[in-house]
Amino acid sequence: MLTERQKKILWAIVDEYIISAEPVGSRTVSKKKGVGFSAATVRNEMADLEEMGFLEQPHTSAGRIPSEKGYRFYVDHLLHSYVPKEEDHDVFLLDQAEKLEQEMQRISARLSQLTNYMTMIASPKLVEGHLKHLSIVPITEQIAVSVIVSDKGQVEQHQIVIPEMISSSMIEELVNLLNYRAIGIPLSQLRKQALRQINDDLHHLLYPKPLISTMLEQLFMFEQPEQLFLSGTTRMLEQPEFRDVDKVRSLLDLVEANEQVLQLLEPIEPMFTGVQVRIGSEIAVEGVEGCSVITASFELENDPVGTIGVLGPTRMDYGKVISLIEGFTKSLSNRN
Amino acid sequence: MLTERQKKILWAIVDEYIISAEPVGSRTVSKKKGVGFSAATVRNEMADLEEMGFLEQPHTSAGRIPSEKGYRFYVDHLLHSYVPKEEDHDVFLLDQAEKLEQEMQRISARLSQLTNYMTMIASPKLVEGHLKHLSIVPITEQIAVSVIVSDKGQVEQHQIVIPEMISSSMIEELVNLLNYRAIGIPLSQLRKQALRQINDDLHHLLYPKPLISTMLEQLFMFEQPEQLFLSGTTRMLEQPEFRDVDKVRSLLDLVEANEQVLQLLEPIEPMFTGVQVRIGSEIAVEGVEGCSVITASFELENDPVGTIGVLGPTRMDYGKVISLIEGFTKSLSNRN
DNA sequence: TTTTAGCACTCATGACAAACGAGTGCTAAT
DNA sequence: ATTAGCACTCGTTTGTCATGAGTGCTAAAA
Repeated sequence: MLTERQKKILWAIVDEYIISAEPVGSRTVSKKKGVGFSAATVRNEMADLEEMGFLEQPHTSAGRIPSEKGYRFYVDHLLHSYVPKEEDHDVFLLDQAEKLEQEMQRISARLSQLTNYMTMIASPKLVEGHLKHLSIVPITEQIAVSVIVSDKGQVEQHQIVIPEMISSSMIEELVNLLNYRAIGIPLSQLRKQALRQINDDLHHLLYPKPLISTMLEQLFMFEQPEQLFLSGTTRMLEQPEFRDVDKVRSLLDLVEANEQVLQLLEPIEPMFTGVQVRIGSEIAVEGVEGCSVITASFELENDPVGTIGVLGPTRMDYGKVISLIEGFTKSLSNRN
Repeated sequence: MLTERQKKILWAIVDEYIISAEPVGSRTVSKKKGVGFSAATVRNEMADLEEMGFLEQPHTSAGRIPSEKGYRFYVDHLLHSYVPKEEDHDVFLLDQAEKLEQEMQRISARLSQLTNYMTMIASPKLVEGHLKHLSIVPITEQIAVSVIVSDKGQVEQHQIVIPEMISSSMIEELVNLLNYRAIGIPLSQLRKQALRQINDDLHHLLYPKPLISTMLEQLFMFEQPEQLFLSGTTRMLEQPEFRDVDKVRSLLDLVEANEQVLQLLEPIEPMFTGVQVRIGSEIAVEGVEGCSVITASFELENDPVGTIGVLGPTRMDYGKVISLIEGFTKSLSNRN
């Protein structure tokens, strides 16, 4: 394990590098507040730390930069000394009146603005609610719009094709039946259950069953899995590690592919809702070399429903981001 | 006006520059297929063309590049010789079953993939439709969800607060009344007209008018103006003019601000639905210096409802993009 | 034995000069 | 009116050199 002095030096290097983004030399460390040793001593220790894999040297006559292992150690063992400043508590204040969607949009923007990194929020899957109301509105002869409202107030809409043999009065009857029979069924099971129930009820109706079935199939296809809010993509460009257009490109490619962003937010340990930090190659997604993600899940009415994530260069301000994410998730979870 | 030879030379220069992205010299033009003159002749003409403002010279010992005026002339007078190849007609094929949204998403992706530029599609403003159907679904005591369907099949949803004195049966009655009275009214005028009509009808009902009014206000606040589909932002980075991170940044800033993108799609002549080309400073939006936009509107059931746009460097392949956009808008407009 | 001062050495970076070459404008010949 | 020829311009590339931040090692100091 590391000696107390090595810890202090490692901390100093990471801390300095996070600020300056340039290799730190022994001289700089020696002069840093809290470090009392001379440059020469620091040099010796740095050589050792490099041998142990905590530091790297871009070239012989340059200072040292933290390796991934170094960052990991910093986050795990040296960060607690960073007292999360609770002072600006009003930053986390929410406007309860706003829709959840807008809320998340705002938080995402705020967070990226405060950190200067990229922010992602994945919202609840609708499929978790229960059926509250259903309408079908015919638009043309063949096309209608279905609207499904869940008990959480979320609205799902589909465009559906009306089979030729089905008249609008039939549809009306079907809707009435569903609104009578299927209320309260979890959306995720709607497809199966509604089909069964309708099948039973239709015995005394004369409509062609297979046509009704295909309509129901269309009605209850919930494919839209998760909503995503992104902010601050361009802020990343201010980070010196993205001075290179090619790196920018791979990052933006990521942003355009929603699945990959969702993958970033997928927690390592599914049931653990606290703050999780993934550094560099610990991220199992391509195109984010040299980056770190910090994520945390929030809950609504005691169900874990979404995840907040911040993506930045490995040289990111872990302390600040962690305390901010903590604040926002708590604030969201406590929302009435 | 330009002589036939000057036109040919101007055409050659623009055409070549579009491919190579590098200043074109007299030698290159002279060797180009279709040009029979010697380099020296070309040089003379190029000097003239520069004097007239169609060409520019980065520095004395470099070739020429087209000025904005040059591009404008190219687009207006030299492009028709580019026979739009109708061959790959199946590119424009649509999957009629898909939702309009998905359709546009796909077209946008396709278009940017074919051109390697950025593609934008603005979907119809809902406010342009007419009321087809309205429901209000109570979620809790105080909160309800309103769903408005337009005659174009678009769905608008709001969360609204129920005033204390209003019971659910009152709401039901109100909805019935509206569905009876207000069908067919343009959404944009709904707020005024519905309020007036309801006022009349309410004479024989006993509900507290101001409360009803505030509810209606909430119902008919259409703030979400236009939906946007973007693709190929990252493809722009492959263009040599975006090798510079700062240019990328200003472009991405634009992308994050939706209003500005919408402004890009706003046609110059509102009623003209054909293909429109804006070159360089003709674009009245900041942050797109050195870019051109090509736009065209498509209609649905003879109402102009949306716009397709392609944003690229001024040095973009106008011919290709124009014929592609033409194809896609036609294809969309013919969608049953 | 541990820490520190001193010093020679490394190597990326920036400045400057020379060589290069793509392209031009002009003139004279066709 | 067109074109071949040639001197000239100027951005780019290449090479060399000086600079300085930072290191590793050794020997002195604590």
